[in-house]
Amino acid sequence: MKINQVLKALSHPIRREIITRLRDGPQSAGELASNFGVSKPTMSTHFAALKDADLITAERDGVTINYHLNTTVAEEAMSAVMGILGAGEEKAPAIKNKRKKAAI
Amino acid sequence: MKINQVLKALSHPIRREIITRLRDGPQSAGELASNFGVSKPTMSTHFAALKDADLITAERDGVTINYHLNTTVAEEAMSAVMGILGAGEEKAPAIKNKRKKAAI
DNA sequence: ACTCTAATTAGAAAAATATCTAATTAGAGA
DNA sequence: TCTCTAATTAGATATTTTTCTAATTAGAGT
Repeated sequence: MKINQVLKALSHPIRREIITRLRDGPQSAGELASNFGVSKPTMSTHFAALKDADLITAERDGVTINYHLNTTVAEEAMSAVMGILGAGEEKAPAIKNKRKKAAI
Repeated sequence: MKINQVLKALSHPIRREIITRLRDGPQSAGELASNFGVSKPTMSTHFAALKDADLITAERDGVTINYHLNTTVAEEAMSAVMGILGAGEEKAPAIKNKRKKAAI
């Protein structure tokens, strides 16, 4: 899984909403685009970023292109984020002799 | 929780590793910096991004500054990411009459 | 073959990000 | 107070990202 591309993809609110919408099933580029106040070419670059991260796949049906969420990669991404942020893990036992002082 | 700042913070590999390291307990700016091949000022900007996202807190002890992981925000961030990517959720029942075609 | 629609690619501009060196701040200790 | 150390802020530059309009591609239908 391309953790770098995946987390870059997740760093933009429009791309996050695209993912959320695709959880309910595939949608065309045009349908997706209609929800956001940006141009279609801008949406295309967001789709490209999500494809680059393998978070979505594209499938052409005649003249329209339908995007699908790649649930496998979505789940891998969740695991990876838990691995980074620490899935309910415990701090190592404290080592003494470190004076604590005021916050900044 | 500042989802935008949090996910921006997670989008850089150095910042991700800072978080991972702080899971084992607080560390000073200098200790953290020694693990990466970038300058100290660059590390300061990464610390600032993490502080802005409330993922870490700073505490001064004399001349050194110790950074702590904010586990509360880290856990909120995990929940948020699961909410976006879909924590084991199911697709809505399929609607028919959508022809499927070749991938692109 | 023409034309219409859906979407992308091309090219450009503005904004944000990442990085560096130099300068500054802040505390500790002689 | 001077000086040393740890770290940040200032200022500059290069790169990347986001966004736009205009042009192109691709398929469907007439």
